Amino acid sequence: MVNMDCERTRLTKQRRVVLEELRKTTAHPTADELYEVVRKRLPNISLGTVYRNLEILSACGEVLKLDLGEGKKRFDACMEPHYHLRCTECGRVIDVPYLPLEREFEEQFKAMGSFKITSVQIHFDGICEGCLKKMN
Amino acid sequence: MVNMDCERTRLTKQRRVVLEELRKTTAHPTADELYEVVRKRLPNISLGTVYRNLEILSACGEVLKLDLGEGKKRFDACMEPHYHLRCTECGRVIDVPYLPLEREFEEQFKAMGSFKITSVQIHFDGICEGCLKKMN
DNA sequence: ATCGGTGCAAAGGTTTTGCAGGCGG
DNA sequence: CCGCCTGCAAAACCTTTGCACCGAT
Repeated sequence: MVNMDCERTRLTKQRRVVLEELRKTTAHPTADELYEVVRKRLPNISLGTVYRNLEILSACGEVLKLDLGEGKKRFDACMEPHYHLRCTECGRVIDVPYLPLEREFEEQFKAMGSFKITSVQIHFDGICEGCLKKMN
Repeated sequence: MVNMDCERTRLTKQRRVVLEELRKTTAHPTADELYEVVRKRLPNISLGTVYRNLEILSACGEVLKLDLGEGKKRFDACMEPHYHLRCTECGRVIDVPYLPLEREFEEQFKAMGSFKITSVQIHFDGICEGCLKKMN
């Protein structure tokens, strides 16, 4: 792990493989999808362990837990600022470049004073490059 | 109903009361919370019917289905443009004034051309006015 | 050796769905 | 009357958790 914020966490084989496999992909897998991948290397790992490790890794700031309104969470090991677009045609979640517009929200709302914003959640629905091509 | 996009939908007693009760509140209730309210007027209504009607009403554009990453959906009958802030202290979801910044996302991303954004999902985590006061 | 982590399976919470009967338009 | 809608209950889904054993530090 890079970030040692979580001091009492052990780097078990399971946790290491979960993190390694998540870092290999840009597909933003769900816990279950990642479980299927990790199982190829650790056939005896349980889904519960994958959930527990993803929870710990996201609490440590090693990975991102994404909720795009699908009724299940996705995970992302890319910690660089970026957005997510869920393609309404194929269901894929793709990365979208960061534009520092969130700051504007925080600035403008700060002036209003009646509440305090600690984080801005932004994502997009749309159509990815591949599906745009198929539609001509 | 105002919007008659959904032509084959009937205005049953259950659907009407679900919509009326949702319009009476600004608390952004979950399906279950709304069920408890509606049940005072229609004691025999089932939770399944509340879910089915909320689904239909949101498909018709009569209400908004919100997913704020809590693991359950909330519903809102206010169709004016506005944002939502989830208070991390008390859990309440409050309305926040609309700032037309979403347009900027759409404009800037449109120039990139490799994907098409159809909708921008934005919400905030923070602290509401009431909780700010309690904290001094 | 300690005590966090694991596998397993059951339970939890939210939402959907199959079915037979009911009722709105 | 037609066929969408309802109540009921079971099922589907995703996620969490209790427990006894294991293993990383």
